[in-house]
Amino acid sequence: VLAAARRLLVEGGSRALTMRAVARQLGVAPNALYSHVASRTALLDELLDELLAEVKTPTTSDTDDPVAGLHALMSSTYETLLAAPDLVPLYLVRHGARGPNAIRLGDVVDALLERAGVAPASVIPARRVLIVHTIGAAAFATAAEGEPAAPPLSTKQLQESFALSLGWLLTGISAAIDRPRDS
Amino acid sequence: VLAAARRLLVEGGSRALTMRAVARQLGVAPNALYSHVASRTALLDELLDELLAEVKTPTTSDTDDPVAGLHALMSSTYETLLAAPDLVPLYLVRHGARGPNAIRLGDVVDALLERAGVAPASVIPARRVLIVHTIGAAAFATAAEGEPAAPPLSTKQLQESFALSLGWLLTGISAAIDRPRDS
DNA sequence: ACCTGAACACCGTTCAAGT
DNA sequence: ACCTGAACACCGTTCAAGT
Repeated sequence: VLAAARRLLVEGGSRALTMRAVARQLGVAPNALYSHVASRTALLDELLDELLAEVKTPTTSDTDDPVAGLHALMSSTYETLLAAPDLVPLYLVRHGARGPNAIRLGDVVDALLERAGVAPASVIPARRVLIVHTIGAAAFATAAEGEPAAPPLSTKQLQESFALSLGWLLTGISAAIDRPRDS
Repeated sequence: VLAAARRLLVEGGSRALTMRAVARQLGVAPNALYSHVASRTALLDELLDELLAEVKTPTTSDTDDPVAGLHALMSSTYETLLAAPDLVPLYLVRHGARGPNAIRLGDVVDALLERAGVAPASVIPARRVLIVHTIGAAAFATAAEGEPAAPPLSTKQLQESFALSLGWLLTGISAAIDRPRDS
């Protein structure tokens, strides 16, 4: 089905993920795919949401600190994205995923934000900025396609950098709770 | 020259920006373009850096508050990106710009961060997160290409949302100065 | 339900040759 | 320096037809 698409990704990268190549690998005519998937972008959307199934959502018994839960959740998302670097540019172009897994994770984030005391009107912007930051950071951590030059930072440095900036963000969101401002 | 490329962008969107279409609009054979530009991605990079020339850099006489300067600079960048929505996906795919204008703006950001008291080791991650956040927010504010459905937020709401999350980020970065942590 | 043959309307890029 | 003709090796998608 669409396992062939994943195979192509790990090999040739996202540029090699073409309808005709998928059909070729299945030993089938290119147009035969349209019996199983509506279009190329529909196939991509399925791939994107599928990956999100591997994000570890924090245990609900971990009632201690919702901010720590957010940190853990976004870090797991970041690592999941980095595990499939060829998919990351597609998240950017498709503006994230909108499948069932994406919705589920969004609900978890919202619940954590509410438990952290974020004002209801700020929950949506806060969720948005966390997602933007995570996908964006993953994109910049991923090597540019045209230039497979050595990445300037090691993956460990990248993780530390992500944890640092994520901490800044969470600090800023939390600070807005302590001394809320009108706007 | 590459003004034709911009014309195609404002009309057909980034999907219409193809070598052959540019050549068509210039009344010229497709391969004639390769006398003026090395490749398609080189053309894109030139377009991206060109746009950054319109970002308003804060006046240096504005010595008051470097954090406010950062806010102004990133907001101007955000608005510049929104003014060319078809270019935004390209910034994502190309991981930002790397031309002379991009370098100049990066230097300004670094100077402001240093003046704000950010530790030298944190300047690069801080610059990175500001850029990631700005481009990422612009990307999510831009309507997805496949779905020209009504944007869920008005442009004014989007600007407010951006200002809010940018403020969180700057708060977090500033807070790290007041009580620095080892990591 | 799932596949094929054939076609449509495209791509980016290169090479040799012209002026 | 800048252009053309011709070609190479591709794309996504549709339509009609087969089983």
